[in-house]
Amino acid sequence: MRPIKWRCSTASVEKAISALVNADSTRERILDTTVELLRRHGLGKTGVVDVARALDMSHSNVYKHFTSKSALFDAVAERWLAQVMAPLTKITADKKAPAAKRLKQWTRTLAEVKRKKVLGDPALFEVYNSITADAHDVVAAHVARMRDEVAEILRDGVRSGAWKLRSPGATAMLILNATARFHHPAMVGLDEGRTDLAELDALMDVVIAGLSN
Amino acid sequence: MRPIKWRCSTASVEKAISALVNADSTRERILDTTVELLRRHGLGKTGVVDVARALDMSHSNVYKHFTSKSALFDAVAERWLAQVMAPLTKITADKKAPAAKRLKQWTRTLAEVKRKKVLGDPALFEVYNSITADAHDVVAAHVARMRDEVAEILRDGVRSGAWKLRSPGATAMLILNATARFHHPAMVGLDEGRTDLAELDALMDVVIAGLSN
DNA sequence: GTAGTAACAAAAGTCAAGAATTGTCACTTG
DNA sequence: CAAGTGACAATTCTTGACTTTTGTTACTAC
Repeated sequence: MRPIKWRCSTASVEKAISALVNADSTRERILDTTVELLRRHGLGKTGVVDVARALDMSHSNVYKHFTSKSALFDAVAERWLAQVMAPLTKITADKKAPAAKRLKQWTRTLAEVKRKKVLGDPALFEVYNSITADAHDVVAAHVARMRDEVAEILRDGVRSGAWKLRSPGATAMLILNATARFHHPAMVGLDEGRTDLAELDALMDVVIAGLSN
Repeated sequence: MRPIKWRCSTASVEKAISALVNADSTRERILDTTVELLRRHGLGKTGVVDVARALDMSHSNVYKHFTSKSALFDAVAERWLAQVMAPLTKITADKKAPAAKRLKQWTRTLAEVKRKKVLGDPALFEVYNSITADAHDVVAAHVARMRDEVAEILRDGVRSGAWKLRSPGATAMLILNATARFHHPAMVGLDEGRTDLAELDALMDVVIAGLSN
């Protein structure tokens, strides 16, 4: 393999890097202020003009970084979802604990995190909900990610001999469906934190018992 | 026990009965017309004045039969729910089939009926949904009824020795929760009839297997 | 005393104007 | 060439006068 010849001066490289870094940082700054305004004034009263004004820039420039208002809000939701996933991914990665225990803990944590977010950050939850309603690809990606994590825990269980499963992916979807009542935004929003998560534990006990057959 | 003495003429009795019958029939007529208008013009564009006009009566008279607009719509939803329950109650009553099979059939039918109603009667579904959102007691009653029917099937299973359950009522709620994804109005509305009910069957297989432990 | 009505206040809905927002484009700047 | 701007059309969002609807009450008729 022949080494690539970089046809550029150090100066032009630095410039390009700084441009990229700047692009990224203003992108982040825009996202930050959007979240801030969203929290303060809610979804309805936050527009790209407001965001631009808060940052002392023309609204056209916001469109340089996000192709549309909904793209901007999608990015906010994506970030929000990343925060939701973080504690779950930790559980998925912790290969020491037995799969059944991790599976139960995973669904419980999902429900808890969603609940905390709904109660503690209602404005951002509203953003996420409006995106869910439009059936965006952000949601599809999120569901796929959740399914993959659950499937990985299931595969660990298969490897350790706890279960025999034909399709861990399909079973993962089955588990997400079975527990939707406790973590799906459309349902968490309805009974504002009234449902008892002990019911979720009981449900998972039955599902896990059923998986062992 | 001493026989009750009826202190009234046949004439006054007939009058009272006819009054009751009439009350009932105009009540029914009002409900019928409401459903009709709801179907034709949707939830937003149907008011008690419209209903009264369609029946050639003053709107005040509608208020003689229903205390408020929402009471009228509650009654519509109640009727709608009764239609949903009918095929389920049949399954609950059919004591010949084994409990596990009936349980699976029951949840499947619930999902199917809800789906059919959503697709075939979107206007009335909208009414039902708006009532669900306001967390009315109509919904609580409906959920209680569903729980009781599932609990009865579960008790049949316990009697026949298929399962041992501490609390059929709690387990019934568990099953309703687990299958909410497939029959809860808030979810059925989202993926307009796209979800595969085979997934519900698979889920119920796992739950039923889990119940046997 | 039940079915029904007419007249009324309060709340909610309608609609067209003017205002603001979304999104595009040609343009400047480092 | 990427970050940024001002001017612009198209589209949505207010706003406030006006209309309709909701719900009550005092009434008639059987």
